[in-house]
Amino acid sequence: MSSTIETKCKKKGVKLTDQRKIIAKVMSDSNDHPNVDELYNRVSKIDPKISIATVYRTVKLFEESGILAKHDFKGGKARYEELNEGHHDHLIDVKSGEIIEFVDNEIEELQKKVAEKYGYELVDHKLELYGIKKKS
Amino acid sequence: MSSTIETKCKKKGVKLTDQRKIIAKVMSDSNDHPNVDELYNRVSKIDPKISIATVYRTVKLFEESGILAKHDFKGGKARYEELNEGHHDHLIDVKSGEIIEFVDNEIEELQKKVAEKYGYELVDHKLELYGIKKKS
DNA sequence: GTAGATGCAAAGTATTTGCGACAAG
DNA sequence: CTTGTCGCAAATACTTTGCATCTAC
Repeated sequence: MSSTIETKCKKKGVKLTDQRKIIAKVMSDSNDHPNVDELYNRVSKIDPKISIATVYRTVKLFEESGILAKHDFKGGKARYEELNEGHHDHLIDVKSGEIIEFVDNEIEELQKKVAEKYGYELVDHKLELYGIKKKS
Repeated sequence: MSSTIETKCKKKGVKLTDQRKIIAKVMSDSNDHPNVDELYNRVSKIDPKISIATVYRTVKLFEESGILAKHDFKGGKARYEELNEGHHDHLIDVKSGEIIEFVDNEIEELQKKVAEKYGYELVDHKLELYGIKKKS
């Protein structure tokens, strides 16, 4: 069974090399938002010969092909996640670094309205909430 | 007349050197969101002896003191702006790079609600809208 | 067969830091 | 005075790239 990412690659005419298949699989299997280092480590366990340059090249390619999303959360390194149908935003635990995905249609609608108010068509947006876990 | 930034520095116990005064003044006079390079260029016109290291150190210090806000918009370099009372978010023209500041209290409220829904207290957030100017 | 991909190491960017000289409080 | 700052150049962190070799289609 080939992964969703592989299917997308074929659709986009992206050549499917062994390295890309491995990177695709690791991303599919990841439920978190790995940065390039973490991704490289996971990939290396499957094929230690893959170079970090290839990982960088591949995530960039996948991002341009709409297969992965890149996030520049606070703290320097870019993080990646698989891009599926449902769009979502992120709530980040400032203590633990844990990342929660959420969707709020009301906010999405308001964003469009704000853009329109200024004469713009919204093509993209970034919403990140940073929070501290409440004692329950 | 000393700038608002200088007043804040005294309040926070930040030592006021000539270099910091100049950087504070340039930031106060800037209505855009300069990155460190741009800021360094502007500062150099007033005092060419100020080093870029000092600019980096100063914006970092000012950020930690709540005097400046740092933004990691798309495109690599961090941008800074003076932090005044009114909080606002940004609408970025993807073609021209122009940045529009806006406030939407409804969105702000909803963000708090979302965080609470997941058991978090919202301590910070980042909202960036990317848009294309409509033909009017 | 050929255009494009890979690995390696070297090169870029953006930012930080060690250190001796210097200045603010 | 003493603590913290400055300028400089070297160092770091993350990411990109040139080139010879290799591989998917």
